[in-house]
Amino acid sequence: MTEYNASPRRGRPRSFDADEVMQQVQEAFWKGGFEGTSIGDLTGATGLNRPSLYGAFGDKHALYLQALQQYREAMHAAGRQILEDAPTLRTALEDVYRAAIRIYTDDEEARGCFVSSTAPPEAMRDTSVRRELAATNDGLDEIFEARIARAQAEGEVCTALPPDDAGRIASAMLHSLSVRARAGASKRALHALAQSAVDLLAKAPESGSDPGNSEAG
Amino acid sequence: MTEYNASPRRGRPRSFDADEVMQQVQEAFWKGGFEGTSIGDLTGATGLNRPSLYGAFGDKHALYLQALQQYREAMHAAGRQILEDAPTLRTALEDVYRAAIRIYTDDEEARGCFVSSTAPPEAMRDTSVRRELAATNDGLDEIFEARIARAQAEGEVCTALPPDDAGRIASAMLHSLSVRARAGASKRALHALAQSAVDLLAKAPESGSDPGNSEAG
DNA sequence: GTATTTTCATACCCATCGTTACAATAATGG
DNA sequence: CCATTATTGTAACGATGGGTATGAAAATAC
Repeated sequence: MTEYNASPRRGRPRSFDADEVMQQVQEAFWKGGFEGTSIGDLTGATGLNRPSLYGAFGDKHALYLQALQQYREAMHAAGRQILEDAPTLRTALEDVYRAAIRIYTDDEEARGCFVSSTAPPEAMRDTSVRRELAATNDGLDEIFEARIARAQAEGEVCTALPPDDAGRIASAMLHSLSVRARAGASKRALHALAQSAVDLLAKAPESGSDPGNSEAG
Repeated sequence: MTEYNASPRRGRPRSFDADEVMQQVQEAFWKGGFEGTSIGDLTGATGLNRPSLYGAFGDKHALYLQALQQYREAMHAAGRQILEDAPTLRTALEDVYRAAIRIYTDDEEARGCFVSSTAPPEAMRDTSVRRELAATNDGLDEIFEARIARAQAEGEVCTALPPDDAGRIASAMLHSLSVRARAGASKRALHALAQSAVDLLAKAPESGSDPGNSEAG
């Protein structure tokens, strides 16, 4: 993914794996948010000392931005993968929401989504965070839209709602799952909400009126 | 609402209106979040000095909690009012979302919802904030549920989705509108998303199968 | 007017914040 | 083996954080 380990040939080599450290940084920010996580928290979570952190990644702000970016790329890749692999839109949405809920409630902790749980308070004063938040949302919208467009083209679901609108509603459910998970909602409640959304978004087409072409593409 | 102005009869009277100050405190936290807002920011926003703030409301944490509580009560009351006043579920949802978008993008600022934009990062380490966040969500779910149940009873909309599930989806849209507004989404985009949700949630019943009783209740 | 009670304003406390000098360490290039 | 280059650990920097002591100010109670 990112290229921290670009093998500097001269000088003392690093005693840590940069990607692994970034993962630990992300988890620390995930728990406490940007302002609520101190450099001391980060050194504690990573085992690195301050100069090593600064030398490898930059200051606290750069560290947080890279964590946001890394999470966005990983989430988008995983979401796209899950959606494409599923044979139907219904199972695709079910799989994606199941994976999301697992992450949002990992270790029985009420974590929610890293981006939508920690970026919003900073987004108003920090335009780079706001851009990251917007990129995360927009990308997710498009990923859902693509899968829904495919399902509509295949005639699996009704075409009452355009794919872009339906995609935004699909990702809207992730926003809600995240904030509810962070509020401590049970997995059962989250799954129930997700299932309701799936039933709305993966409704079969009106029989007889719109035949579709289930083999094309 | 709250009873800060309980008129102490003895001693020097306060030189400020407590409710008005709490409103300014809320706006300050709204912009910067809990950790991102300093006591200095609060004294600047309110015009009060530190001892006056502490004497009237308690420490920073108590101040934030009261702001959350005040916002929740005001939002729930306004939401209930708007929903009940509208003649149909469709217009009810349209009115509520329109009001929400106006607040979330007030003064051309990307504010989002105060609670869901600032509470999540604190909710994981602060159980009282988490409870407030959960109370805000749960209350909103119930408010939507009640209005949807009424619409179903009146035969306005189809009963495919139970009112509690539909209510949770209706409030889920507010979660998404909030995070998107905070990310800088345009009012046009927010209204489009809201309209899609309304179309899904306020769908007319299948004609002929379930007549309903439009005069009962 | 005097005592009492509460609020207001200034100034300060200590802890913690993010960030960085500085020197020791550990690798490579010749 | 020596010079070079980058990373590591310690320790400190100035700034700012939340919270409060203290005395002046402004009202009521008698």
